[in-house]
Amino acid sequence: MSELKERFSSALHNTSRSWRQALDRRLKYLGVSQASWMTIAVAAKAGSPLSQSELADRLGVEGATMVAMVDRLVKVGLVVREPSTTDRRVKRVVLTDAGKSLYGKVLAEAAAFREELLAGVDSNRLLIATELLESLQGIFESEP
Amino acid sequence: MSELKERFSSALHNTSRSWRQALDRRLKYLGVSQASWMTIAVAAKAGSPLSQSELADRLGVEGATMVAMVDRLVKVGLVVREPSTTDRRVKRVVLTDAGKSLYGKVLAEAAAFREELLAGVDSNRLLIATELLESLQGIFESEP
DNA sequence: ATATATTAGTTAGACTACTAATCATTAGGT
DNA sequence: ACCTAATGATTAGTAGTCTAACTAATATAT
Repeated sequence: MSELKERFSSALHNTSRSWRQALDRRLKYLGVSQASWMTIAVAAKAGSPLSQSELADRLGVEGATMVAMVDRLVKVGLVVREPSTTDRRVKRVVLTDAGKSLYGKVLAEAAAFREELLAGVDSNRLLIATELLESLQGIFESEP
Repeated sequence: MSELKERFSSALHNTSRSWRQALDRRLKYLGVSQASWMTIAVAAKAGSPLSQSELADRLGVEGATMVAMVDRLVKVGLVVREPSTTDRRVKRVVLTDAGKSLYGKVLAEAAAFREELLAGVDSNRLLIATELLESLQGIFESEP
């Protein structure tokens, strides 16, 4: 029983790591890493431009991390910082055309990779595993 | 069906990340990060002292990463570099007494955390999830 | 109204990871 | 034996993450 828990833990971490690395390699031709395109994706999905704090929250990283990330994205021309008109502390992160175009490509690649990888998996088992993982997520979120 | 795959992917990555972060917080009192104690653990588990390359392989990181890691571990007195007698290129990484003592504590904490976290999970479902993850791992390993 | 607390963004320093290039040594092919 | 391949360790440069300390601006409590 304990050793099943250990197997699960080990498989969870290894699979997650390998998945990220494999997708990263697949997206390499776009010239952006997972962290970069995840940020772009969150910014793109939001209805109106998000502040850096909102971006950081949704990505689960610290504010300081987001500062550096936005710095890099601005430097390569994927987003711009736009001062908020209602709160002078706030800078809203807006995608450029290049950023929007990149987002489209990333979405398609990530989805294709996911479909491919999970193609052979039984739906019932996938549902059970998903629910199990989501319940663990719930535990982490309730006790931060 | 596609959205289940997306749910699974998202739950997988979030759970893995939260788990690592939570364990990291729990091990903070030991003064070492996850990457450090993982290295110590792998070195400790091996029968005889491993070279830096072997350590890097088993941890899934590059050789250069291991150089920096061993540098830090040496600096804090958890391991020492010991030249191999049979191959002058090789340096074997040997745990100090402090390193061995740390390993014991880490093992206990990680196991306790795992048990606690998975205590409420149904064994059958856990087995299904584990096998699913292990099969995905197999795919990654077969296509590097 | 003013003092205090909170929030948004930033900077600085540390840790962990990567790739690419280099040096020394060993292993293999001829 | 000797030239070439491969291997182990290293350095340099970059990316992404954290915490801690800071500034500027806004919100709140008295």
